[in-house]
Amino acid sequence: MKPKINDVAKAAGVSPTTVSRVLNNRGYISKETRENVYRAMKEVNYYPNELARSLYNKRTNLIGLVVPTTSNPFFGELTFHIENICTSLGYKVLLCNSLNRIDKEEKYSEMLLRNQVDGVIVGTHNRGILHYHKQNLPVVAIDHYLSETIPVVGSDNYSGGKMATELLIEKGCQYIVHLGGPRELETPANFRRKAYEDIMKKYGRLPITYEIPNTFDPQIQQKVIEKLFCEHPQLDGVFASDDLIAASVLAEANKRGKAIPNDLKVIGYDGTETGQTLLPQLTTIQQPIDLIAKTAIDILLKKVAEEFEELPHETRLAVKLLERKTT
Amino acid sequence: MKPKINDVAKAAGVSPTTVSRVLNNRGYISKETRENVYRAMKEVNYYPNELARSLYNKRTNLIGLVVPTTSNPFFGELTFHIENICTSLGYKVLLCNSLNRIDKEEKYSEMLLRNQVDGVIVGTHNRGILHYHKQNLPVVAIDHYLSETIPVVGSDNYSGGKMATELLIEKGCQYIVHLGGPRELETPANFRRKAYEDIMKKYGRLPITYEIPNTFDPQIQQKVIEKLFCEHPQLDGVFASDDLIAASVLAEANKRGKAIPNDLKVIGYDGTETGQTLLPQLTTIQQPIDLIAKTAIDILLKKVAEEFEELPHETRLAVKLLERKTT
DNA sequence: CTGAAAGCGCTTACAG
DNA sequence: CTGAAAGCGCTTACAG
Repeated sequence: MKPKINDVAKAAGVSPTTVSRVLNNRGYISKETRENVYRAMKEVNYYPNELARSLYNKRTNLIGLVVPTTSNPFFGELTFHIENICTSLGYKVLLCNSLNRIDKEEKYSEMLLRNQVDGVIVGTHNRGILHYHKQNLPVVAIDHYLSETIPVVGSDNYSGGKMATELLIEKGCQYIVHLGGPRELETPANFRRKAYEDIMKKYGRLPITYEIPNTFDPQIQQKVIEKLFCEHPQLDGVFASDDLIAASVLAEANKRGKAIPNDLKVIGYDGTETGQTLLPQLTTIQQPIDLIAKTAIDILLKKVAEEFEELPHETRLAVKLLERKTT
Repeated sequence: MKPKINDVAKAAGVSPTTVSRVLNNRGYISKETRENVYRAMKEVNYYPNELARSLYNKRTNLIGLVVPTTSNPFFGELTFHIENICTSLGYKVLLCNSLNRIDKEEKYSEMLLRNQVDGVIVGTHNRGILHYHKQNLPVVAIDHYLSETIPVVGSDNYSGGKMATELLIEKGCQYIVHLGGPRELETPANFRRKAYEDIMKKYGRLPITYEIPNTFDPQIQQKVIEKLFCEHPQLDGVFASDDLIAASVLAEANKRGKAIPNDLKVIGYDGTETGQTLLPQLTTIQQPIDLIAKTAIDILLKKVAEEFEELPHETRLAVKLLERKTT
């Protein structure tokens, strides 16, 4: 059997109460007793049972993290940063990959509730959100509007969309199309499209947006891209809403013998480490992934601590244009 | 306050025992009572506290997952598959990104123990392994030899290394170098190098291996690659031990005006979805990431269930050559 | 078919 | 400075 606090107490010749106090640095303990208890813990190889502690304390130090999938480099990196920062602050991360599927999102939110997480960071649309509200669990969203009371953290999507579109125009593109996420989802990422449309209009151009379903299915993305090239052979500029889509556009252009950047200029969004290593030629808008993670956690932990200083409902973090060879 | 089992009991006019039995489908319960209890759970918005259940049952259905970082596409995809399969089997995943750092690995293993995980899947060298042994916690390793008793799952590294090297030779490369992980780490991935060296010798060539530290630091990788090109200007074939490194080799070749594949042929390892989307030109050896995840979980859960049927100490899953344009 | 009681492994208020 | 007792929210063996 695993040693319990009682075993430590016996080995140290004290009561469980005393062991607990040593463990939690609470109340006065003579130095001698303290050292004796530590020795006993080593001796019996004791690891405190966090389940029991959490049950009593009503605090697990567990954070639920819901992303579409860590397979996507943006979310893989975001997950890394979130977990890393959480750990440095004494929190643990329960990971959920929802693939943006409603059924999975609902099951995850119930699971997180049952497991008594102290808070949740949500990077999906999460329609299971009702569960959270009912239990008023602290929640912070990344790039999604979930409700009036849930803070949103993300990159400055409007600026990013503006920079991308302006760059293509400056570079002389005459026929620029945007490949974006589904319009009906309420996410600040739609500001990338809004900026694109605003800038296009400002320059007297006709904005054309193709929607890519948020299923992370390369097949489906491929279909949309082929359609785009078929329907707009005059195409000479593409602003893609993420780097993977931009890469697929490059591949399609290559297949059709369009030279990059002469015949066609392409700019992406995200600027992940992985993207920069695997496709360093791609011009893109870089999101500050580490800062997004840090900001989301900061806000979440303030809610957990019930510090009701006015929390910003939306935080838009500065993006950076990485100008490379595809524009 | 959150509703507890007692609140449900009151709302249903039964005892907590009965509610618990409904919850766990245990013993005989009249249909009427059962429905009444369900109604009461809905009514008071009840979510069972898994902490309390786990404390009693001595089973958390929690799996610890330790990877270097989900930022790396191989581990990002592996993490996705592991979490996904775990969820489908009723398990939850506590995520740990160790960055291959000893200090972090040790803290994580203690944390996982304290949190009473049912088992651990380790994709790092994990020198905190002692902790696990002491508590004899079920562990499965991915591509790492941790101890005699810990099953290892991975791709067939030797075959992969052999296929890669043979391809470069077939394609006429005269001067082939291998970029591999650090030799001192005991990982089956070293069979990639072993295969490279064996095949080179078989063809009367001199094997040359450069070691890349496993720190996931692009700067350091860059340095090694520059050194490689400086010291071996005759270089016309590279077998890189992962796709990110292969991409950096391509970038360096490009910088030096070496044409791909004419002047230099490059093959990578991993063949992730992300890699195929961002760098579809790259020839590589594809690991069956989903199968690795599935196999590791299968074995782990058998250990958790204490089914001591002979478990294979090492499982080598078939790889696939994806021949593209860089060779 | 259902309930009262004990216990999972901790922590803390209270008493000494 | 230290201990005995009650309680965190469940589950199950036992009794009825």
